[in-house]
Amino acid sequence: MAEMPLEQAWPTLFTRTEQRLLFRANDPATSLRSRQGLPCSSDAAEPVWYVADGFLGHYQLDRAGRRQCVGISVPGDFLGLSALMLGRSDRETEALGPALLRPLSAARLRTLEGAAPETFGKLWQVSLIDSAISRYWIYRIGRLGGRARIANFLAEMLMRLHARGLCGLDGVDLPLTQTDLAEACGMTPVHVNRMLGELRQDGICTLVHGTLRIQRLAELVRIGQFRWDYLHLGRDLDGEIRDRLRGVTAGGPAVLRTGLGRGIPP
Amino acid sequence: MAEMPLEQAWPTLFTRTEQRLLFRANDPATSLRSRQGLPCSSDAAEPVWYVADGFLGHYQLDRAGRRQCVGISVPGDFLGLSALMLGRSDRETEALGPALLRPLSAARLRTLEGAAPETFGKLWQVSLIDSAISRYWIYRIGRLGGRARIANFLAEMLMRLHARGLCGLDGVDLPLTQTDLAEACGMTPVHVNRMLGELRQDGICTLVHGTLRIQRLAELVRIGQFRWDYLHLGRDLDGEIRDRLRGVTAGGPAVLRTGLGRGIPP
DNA sequence: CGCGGAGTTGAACGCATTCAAGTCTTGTGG
DNA sequence: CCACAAGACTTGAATGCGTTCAACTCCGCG
Repeated sequence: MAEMPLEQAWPTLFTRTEQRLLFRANDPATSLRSRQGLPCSSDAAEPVWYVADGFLGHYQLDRAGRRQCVGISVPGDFLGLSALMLGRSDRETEALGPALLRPLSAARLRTLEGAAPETFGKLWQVSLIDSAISRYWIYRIGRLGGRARIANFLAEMLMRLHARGLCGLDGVDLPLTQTDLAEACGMTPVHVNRMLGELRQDGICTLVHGTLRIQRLAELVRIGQFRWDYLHLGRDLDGEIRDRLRGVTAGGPAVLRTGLGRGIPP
Repeated sequence: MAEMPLEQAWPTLFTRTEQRLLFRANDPATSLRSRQGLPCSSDAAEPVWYVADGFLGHYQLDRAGRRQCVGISVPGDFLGLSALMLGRSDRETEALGPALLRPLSAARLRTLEGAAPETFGKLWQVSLIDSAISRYWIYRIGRLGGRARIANFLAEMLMRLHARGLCGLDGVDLPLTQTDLAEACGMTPVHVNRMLGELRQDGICTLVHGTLRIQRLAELVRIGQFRWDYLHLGRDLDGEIRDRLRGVTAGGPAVLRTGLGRGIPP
């Protein structure tokens, strides 16, 4: 199982010194099997987890047992920062496939607050990017129709993984089932299937056997009305993507409208 | 225009000393007219804003000019923390009615990082609660049908404002138009109108002239499948609400299901 | 061999959107 | 004071997108 080093995940954010501050060499990594939840820590303080490999989904359940995925962690992400600072973990988490997590002791992190405040602040930055992603999910689910929603979601996954050096812009290993997509996009698995079929027939992208292959990235971004600025990728990656998509940047809207109009994006 | 003091908004979080750390006495408050956006600061660093009074909406636009509200700030909230830490403001903001904002100088806050790290950490906590609210919005929009979505949203507003001491649990001044509700819930204004009509006819609540009046709070919470734990209200408020709703706490689901089933909540 | 999960497709239903035409209130200017 | 415009709210009818139900294939695995 390949492991994502901190300096690859956050090339411009954390220093090597900080890596040593955050991780304790002898803390054992935790392996999760597919569909396994986070291990409950026996002691009071749950650790923060660094996703060394694999994907994890964060869920919120309704009374009928349907669940909504409210976030997906990819290699290089941190999770549990909310539990660290607020003292209560507020979401169900489950591995979407085999995953490898490295614990960051909560007690140790707390000492950083006074001892290395700038490192502490960087973790805040990380959680703020998560927050920006959450708000973008609201936009995706609230405003976009089925096809655009899937396209937008796939574009986000592609770029987040690209930013971690896990793929180029032509495709990526994306070990999510269509049901996972459905739970993340607020749709039924059946409809996800149909939308993926349309994207495939339009020659835009294919998602088979956990492999996403992009044929026409510009089209994917266009019909998904995708903007990647919320991901805070940094100048280099922003430039690379913009070069790849010259002229496709979804320009600002002309005039505000009131309707929902999910059926527009031809 | 009434003003929300910091110690009323966050009774257990910030101390009086910290209030003096955060605010500078001679920083002038900024008044916003209804539908006015945030003032662009002339100098490089945008301040963080404390909402002393009024409501503000945060928006994300699509290419067609429709917009999705991705968050609402109420009196006592902070906004712009993301811009402070990430160096870029990532969302459009607009006052939903007359509003009063107090600036917190970015430069001044930055000095707190090293000088008063625990205060800095409390601002992180504040932003993490915002983040939890964002994730809950994903759930609301992704899983709930029209009536439940409106009920759930109104319940959130009621409890957030109740937590700030702005109302009891029987109603509240909620100066939002039906179009505001629509943009926040990912629905059309027309459908919001119909759902509000249903809630009114069922004797659950009414929203007229910017005044929300709750007749049957338990029903509102039940059909909205609302859980308030994500708001991190604290023990006292949690207890008060639980007393008010004895037995209605939406118990955990029995078994997971795959469909979307937005039409269930009888 | 049979089972279960993932993916696929068809058909019917229904919730939410869209379009349209109203009412009511508010603010503005003649 | 009234006329008028603009915005918020309301209601009806038609359309359609997405759900639901169902059946089936494919594949990995015990």
